Amino acid sequence: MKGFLSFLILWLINKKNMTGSEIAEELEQRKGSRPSPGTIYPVLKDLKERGLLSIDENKRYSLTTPGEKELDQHLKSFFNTFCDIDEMRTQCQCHEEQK
Amino acid sequence: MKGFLSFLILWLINKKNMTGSEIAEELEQRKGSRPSPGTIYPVLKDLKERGLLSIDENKRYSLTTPGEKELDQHLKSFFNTFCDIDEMRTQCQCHEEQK
DNA sequence: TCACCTTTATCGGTTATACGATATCGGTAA
DNA sequence: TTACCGATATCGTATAACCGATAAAGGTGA
Repeated sequence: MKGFLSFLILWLINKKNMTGSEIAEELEQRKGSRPSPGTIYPVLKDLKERGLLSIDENKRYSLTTPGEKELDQHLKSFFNTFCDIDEMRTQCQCHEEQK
Repeated sequence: MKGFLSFLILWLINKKNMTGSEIAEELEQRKGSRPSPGTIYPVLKDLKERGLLSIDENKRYSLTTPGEKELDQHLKSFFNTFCDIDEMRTQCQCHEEQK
C-alpha cells in the first residue's frame, strides 16, 4: 500500500498544474489537515528526480509523459485493490444517515 | 496516507470474518501479489492489541464494536480524500479501452 | 535599504508498511 | 509415534509517509 501519497499528488497535478503550496491547500481541503512542508516537498522532489514531474519557471508542477503512464498504472491497481468501492460507498453513506 | 493497509484489512474482515491466510489470499486476488507473512500478521496483531479485532478459537478475525467505528471513520476520510473518484474511474476506463 | 512574510526546501526523527528468513504450532499421513 | 506441511507468528531490516523545526529564497511594503 506504499506510494499512495505520490499517487494522489500525481492525480492532482494531472487535473491541474499546481505549485507546492497549492497542492498542500488542496490536500487540506480533502483530508481536513494541511500536510507539513516536510511531507509535501520531499515527495515532489522524489517525483521530479524520477522524471515523473517537470517544473516551470513559476514553480508550477506538471506531469511528464512517464508521469502520465505512472498515473495510469496507479489508477488501475487502485481500482483493482478497491474493486468493491461502490459497496464501500453504500455502507459509508448508510452510516452517514444514521447521524 | 498511513494506515491504509489497516483500513483495507478492517474492510475485508467487515465483509466476512477471515483468518490470516484468507486475508492474504484476498489481497493476492486484488493486488496481484500475495503479501508475505511478515506484512500481514504484524498488522493483525496491532489491530487486535488496539481492540479493533477479536479472534475466535479457529483463528478467525472479526470486528469489535470499536473496530466498526474505526472502519466508519476510515471510510468517511477515504471518500473525502478521493472525492473525485468517479472522475478517476472514468479516466482509468478510458485508458483501458485504448489497449 | 531593510524588515517582514510566504513559499520553498532541508533536516532529524517517528511510525506504518513491507519483505525474507526463521520459528512455532496443530493437524494429518505414513 | 514420528515426519511432514500449512498456518501462524516473530525478527531484523528497508523504505515510504509524516511531522516539527529550521533555513533559504523571493517578493512586498515601509
